[in-house]
Amino acid sequence: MESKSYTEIFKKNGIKATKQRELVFGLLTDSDVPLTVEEIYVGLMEKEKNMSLSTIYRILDVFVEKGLVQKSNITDNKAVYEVVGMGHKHHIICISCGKIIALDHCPIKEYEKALEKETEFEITSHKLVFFGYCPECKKKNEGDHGK
Amino acid sequence: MESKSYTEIFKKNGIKATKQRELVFGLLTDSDVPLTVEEIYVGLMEKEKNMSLSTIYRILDVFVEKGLVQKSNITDNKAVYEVVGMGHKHHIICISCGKIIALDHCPIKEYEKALEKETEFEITSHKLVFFGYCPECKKKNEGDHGK
DNA sequence: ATTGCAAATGCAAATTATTCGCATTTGCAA
DNA sequence: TTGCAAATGCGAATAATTTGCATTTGCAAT
Repeated sequence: MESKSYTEIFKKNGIKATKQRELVFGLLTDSDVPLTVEEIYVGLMEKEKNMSLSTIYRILDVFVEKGLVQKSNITDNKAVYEVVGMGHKHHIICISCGKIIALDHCPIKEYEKALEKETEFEITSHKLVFFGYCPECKKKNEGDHGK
Repeated sequence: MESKSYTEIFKKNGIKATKQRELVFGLLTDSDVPLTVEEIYVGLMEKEKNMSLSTIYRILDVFVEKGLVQKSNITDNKAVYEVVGMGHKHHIICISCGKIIALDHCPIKEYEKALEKETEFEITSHKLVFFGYCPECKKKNEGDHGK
């Protein structure tokens, strides 16, 4: 694993296949959790690259625009990014340790239809995030989170 | 309308009843859409007040902590705030004009239960946002948003 | 292969939302 | 009425993201 090329994907989407884009897309593809820009930045530094932060932002913007990557503003401050394999993702985030897990199942496709009728909006997408305590933090908290 | 007091609410929640809090809470209560900090700021300026932005941020933090107000980071940049009447709210936002509408119905209470079993998280809350074109913008776009 | 140019990158400075430090004011309990 | 903790105002500080511009680079056409 590691060294495959995404050149065709880029070509297909009408964008140039640059080294930086290969690296960013590769990192996102290999990750099993959504990544922040900062995580991508340090992740690629370790792989001995000196890539500009703004370049990462711009690359991600392009990926999102092309529908290759999903951007989610889950927490108040930083956005996280992940590849759109097949279909969008929802998330569950631990409010104690910050861990973010992606969920594949989407329980509201049907509701979306009903909502379109009700509101007369043309709905193009949605985001759903759950907050709570992950199994590990749940144990730690045991017996003290009443109020 | 306009000039009722929320002093009891504040007392009940163990926070002082200040003029600034009355104003912010009043504005949120009277609004039928979620407001940004900036909107609150200018909204209260017009009512001839010189309130500090940081005061508004702090007041809202307290309201959120006390469960009086719901904060939602819907768009990439600014957060919006709204009073928690009875139960939380979801949103639908127009990606053309930026209009945000609050939805009362929550279609995922049941799913949340299932998800708790599946993930072993203890889920405490969730956020759901829909994106699309509002009726007005839908008309304007008529016939041109295919690709 | 070589070349030319638009697209992409790097860097630093700018922007924007939000937070923080600290001196001053103010609600409210005694 | 008084005292003091809580709240406010102001400006400065942060932190994430964006932008301007000069330089580099992918790639299509030669």
